[in-house]
Amino acid sequence: MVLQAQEQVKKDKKKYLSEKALEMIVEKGLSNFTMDDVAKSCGVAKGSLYTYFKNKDALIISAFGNLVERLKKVITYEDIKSTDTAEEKAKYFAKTYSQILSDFPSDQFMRLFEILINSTHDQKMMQDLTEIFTDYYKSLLQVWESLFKSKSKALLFQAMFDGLAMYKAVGVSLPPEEFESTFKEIILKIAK
Amino acid sequence: MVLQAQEQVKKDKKKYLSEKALEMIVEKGLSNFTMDDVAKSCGVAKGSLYTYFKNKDALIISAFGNLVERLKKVITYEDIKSTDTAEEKAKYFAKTYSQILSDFPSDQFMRLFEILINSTHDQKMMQDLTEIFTDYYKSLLQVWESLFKSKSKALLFQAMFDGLAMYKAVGVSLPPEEFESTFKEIILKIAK
Amino acid sequence: MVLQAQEQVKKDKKKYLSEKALEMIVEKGLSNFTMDDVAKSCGVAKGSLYTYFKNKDALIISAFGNLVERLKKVITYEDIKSTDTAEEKAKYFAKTYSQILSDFPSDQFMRLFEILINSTHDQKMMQDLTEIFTDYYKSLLQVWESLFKSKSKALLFQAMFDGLAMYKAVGVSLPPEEFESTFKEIILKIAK
Amino acid sequence: MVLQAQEQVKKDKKKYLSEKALEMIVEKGLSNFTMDDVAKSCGVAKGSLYTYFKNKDALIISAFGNLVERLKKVITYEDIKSTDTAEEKAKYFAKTYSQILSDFPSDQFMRLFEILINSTHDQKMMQDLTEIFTDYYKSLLQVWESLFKSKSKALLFQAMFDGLAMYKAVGVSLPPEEFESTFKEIILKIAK
DNA sequence: AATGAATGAGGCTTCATTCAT
DNA sequence: CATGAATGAAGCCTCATTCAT
Repeated sequence: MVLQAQEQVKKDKKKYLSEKALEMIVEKGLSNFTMDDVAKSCGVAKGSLYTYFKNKDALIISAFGNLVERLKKVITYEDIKSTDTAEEKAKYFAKTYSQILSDFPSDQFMRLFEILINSTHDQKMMQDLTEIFTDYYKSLLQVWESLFKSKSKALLFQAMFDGLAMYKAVGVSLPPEEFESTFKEIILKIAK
Repeated sequence: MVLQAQEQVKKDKKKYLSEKALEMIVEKGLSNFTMDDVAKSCGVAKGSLYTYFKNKDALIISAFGNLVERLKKVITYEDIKSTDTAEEKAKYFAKTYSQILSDFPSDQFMRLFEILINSTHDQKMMQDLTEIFTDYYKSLLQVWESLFKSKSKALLFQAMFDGLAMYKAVGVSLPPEEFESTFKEIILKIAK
Repeated sequence: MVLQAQEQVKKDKKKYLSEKALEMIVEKGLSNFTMDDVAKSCGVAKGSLYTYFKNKDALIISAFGNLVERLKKVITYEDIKSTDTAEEKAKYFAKTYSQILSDFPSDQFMRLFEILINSTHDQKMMQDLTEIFTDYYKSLLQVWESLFKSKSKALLFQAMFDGLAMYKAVGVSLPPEEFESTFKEIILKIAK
Repeated sequence: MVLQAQEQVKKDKKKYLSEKALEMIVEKGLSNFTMDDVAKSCGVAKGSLYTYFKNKDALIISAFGNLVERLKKVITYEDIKSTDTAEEKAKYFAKTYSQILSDFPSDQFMRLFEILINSTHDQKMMQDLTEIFTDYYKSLLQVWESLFKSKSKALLFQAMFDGLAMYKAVGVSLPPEEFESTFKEIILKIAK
């Protein structure tokens, strides 16, 4: 019992450190943040980070794991399953994605892409990340698929959203209402 | 005459070095390639790089400048202007983009995004890059716009393509024919 | 208690490193000594120096701060204040300065000038150094002033000594007794 | 004849390069100026400098040789030899040195000391410089000696002046008139 | 003689990781 | 477990000097 409680404490601290690490990554960029940065922002000694994470990569993975976890919660399609007409579905999609685009910190999206891109040349890293992202994308695509009855279209539309998220991260974006109405119009035309 | 010839030689060498640098960036990643790498792959001394580029950033900028230049040549929409029906336009778009997706090294696309993302926290760099990319995207979007008569749609479709390019870079892609037909279908439906 | 002890240890080590740095500066010259030199002579890794000093300049400043501190201790005029006649004062001055000239490593004096000269074109450095030297010279000049009742004369005599110190550093010097008697004679004639 | 003319041309150019080099040294400091700086300011290629000077040190030596040459011309004691009374001599000394202190660029004085100090740890350099300076100081000291009938006093007074010149270089100086009158007063008292 | 591109040794600094306390 | 000083590999950049043209 005591052990379990202690384990929980350790888990919580690990999460706390991961979140602070993500903050630093978002602020300074994936290849510019240092273990020192994280330690300082956490109020712990640098060495302590190594008690919780094998190395810097493990910390990064953990940080992005948390981010994806949070994204999963933000994008819940449970509602859509009950809706009926394509019109309603399209409306829901447009609204939800528009909201994400507006509300979710675009730098965090950006860092998602950054880590994906960066890990291209590191097999071990790529593997760990794939595990994290696979679930996430599988569920996302399933929902699109339920609307379009086509895997290709599902992929294309999710790509459209991700592309836009990236644009926003580098400073190019549409006004939310314009995005919402245009996105809905396009979805609806294709879904029919 | 002689002077002009020598200047040309210098220009050519600069381009050669930029291209080799891009190779290294693509291979190792933007923040993992070193000046040593580039020097070695070019068969010159490290110091020589500094004869041609003020510093590492300047080399990077130059490398990406060349890449975008190459991309501009690949994506020429001169043909499309003469085409007439939406059907033909859509076909042309789908075919061209599909070809790009198949032929153009996807890691290079990826590194385009990488540098954009990475420069987010470096004002000077961001400025230089913006100059490079602005032209490129302006012309791209104009063509889409000529088809859709809508800036928003133009942006969304280019985002779709870029998103897909990124997916491909991290290992997720559609078969070319499937992409081509689906992309064409979607374009056509929206263009009408 | 423990914390204080540790802080003291760190302070001591910083001082130790500064002193070794000064040794290297004196031996090799201000612009020829390297961080490597210092690290090696201290028996620590090069990186460790950066735990104690922000950069090379900070180390240099610290080294000279220590030197001036030591000089301050060597040149204490407390005795002179109690002496009475000009004759006695002159005698004391001549004796003390002669001793300094004989005993104090002349290369160290020289390096004092070297750093002053060298920092002429570095505002930040000049500022830091001014802080260090101001106190030192103020107190020196005050004592001369108490003898001559003239700021100009005080400055001229201190300049005479510094000039001589520099001469010695480049290998030109008078026999101590000759300096002492001549210096005393001159001081006395002017003080009257 | 032609050869002699050519030799003269070469000599002139060497002098020109030396002077430009001195300018750069004064501006940037002995250890911060580069061969590139000199070449650019001379309007020649870097490699050309090596046609005239074996290496950087030789250029420096030459630059300071010229400086001392110029100083020799500025400080001519020919007049003093004819003056008679100590009063007149003192007046002349004070006036001349005051003028030098006011007119002669203090940065150039400073660099004289800089090079002397800097060469302390380079035997070859020290030797070359000694040759240059020996003559200069010998003549200076002779004049002082003619006034004081004492080598020690001669040295002390020249040291006083050099010390002051250095002070001025680092920003500490007396108003010219004050220096002149005080210096004269002191000289006179000692000369009697 | 003049050029200036090329060289490469060498300097400063950063930072992930370790380890004694 | 926590700490943070110590490490040392590795990176960027400078610049005196050389040499083919």
